Amino acid sequence: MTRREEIVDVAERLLERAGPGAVTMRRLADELGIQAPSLYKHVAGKSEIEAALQQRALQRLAAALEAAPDLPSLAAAYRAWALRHPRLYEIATRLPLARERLAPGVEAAAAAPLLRVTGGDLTAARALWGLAHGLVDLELAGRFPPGADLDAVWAHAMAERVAAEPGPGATG
Amino acid sequence: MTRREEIVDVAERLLERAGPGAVTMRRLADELGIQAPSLYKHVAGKSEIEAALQQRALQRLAAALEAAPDLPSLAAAYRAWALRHPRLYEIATRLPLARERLAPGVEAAAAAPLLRVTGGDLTAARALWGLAHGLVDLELAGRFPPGADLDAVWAHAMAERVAAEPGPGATG
DNA sequence: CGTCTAAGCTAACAGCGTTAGCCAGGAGAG
DNA sequence: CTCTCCTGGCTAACGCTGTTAGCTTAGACG
Repeated sequence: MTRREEIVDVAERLLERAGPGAVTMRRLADELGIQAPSLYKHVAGKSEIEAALQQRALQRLAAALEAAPDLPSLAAAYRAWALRHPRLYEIATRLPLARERLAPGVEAAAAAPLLRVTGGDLTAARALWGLAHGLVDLELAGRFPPGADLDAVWAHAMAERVAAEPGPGATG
Repeated sequence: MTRREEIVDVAERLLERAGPGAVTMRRLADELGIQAPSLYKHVAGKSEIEAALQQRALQRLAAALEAAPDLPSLAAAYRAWALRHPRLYEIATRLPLARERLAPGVEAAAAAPLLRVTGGDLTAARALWGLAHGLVDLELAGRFPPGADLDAVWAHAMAERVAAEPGPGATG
């Protein structure tokens, strides 16, 4: 394991344990037993660490969605992963996608599960992503009134999509 | 106009012109011709300014949606406003909602247009909000691949909703 | 044995939000 | 008129942030 990977590991642990505000260069260095400026021997700057975290988060999310066989279970898996890893989810979606720093294939791999359940329809997959992301993002930001029945909201939203979807074994 | 309102005005202008990174206490004070610590005579801290901006953004967004007669035009108005005021939109939705600082009725007023086009169905309104917010948020964050046909995505998403909606004059 | 590089170090800079404490000017009371 | 008190400025400073410059040490390699 390179020192760079080690840094990103520590950053990820720090992010999940103590929130984005805790991921500072000095704190990171502390955890590694070195001084903050020494980090720059391995990393160009903080934004590079963030980009690495973003890539990692995308891969984790994609992995969590891989097994979902159909739309409802995909939706459930998406929401469950985001709620279990809110900081990683935020960094995965809130940061502008640093495509030039992203390993090739990562973006496509993250999109694959969504594309699968829409039968390869790119437009439908994007609409589905928007829906899932929006619901999760608002929930994480505490924007729905306390007590709002979000299970019902997800069920409602997905039922509409299933109803509109032609699907391989179309009803009727 | 109180000095406090003046501060929030400057903050809003600064936010829209130069982005969230430019809204600093010192820069704010500069624009007003005073020193940064003097701001604290009128405002408890930066977070109070942000909360005021958030409230303002919610009101602006609500106003922009007010005139929309039906779901498609509401969707169009939502997206158009967000794209025209990306910083305000971000501060309106990304920040955890500071309900205790929000003037009463603001949250309800912002929700009203959505509720209207879902015929008062709270669950449907929330699902719709999630959809619209998700699409806008991903677009603003540059998450869709360059060249993606987002008009088509919106059309697709809204068509599904209209199809599923019972509506007053349901299609025979 | 000498040299070069990798990876650490300290000191420092500019900027951030924020606090403490001081001071001028104006309003209101006696 | 004068005294007092409050408002709204000010400067200096603290601790934090990311980052740079420049020095040093340890190890690898010819």
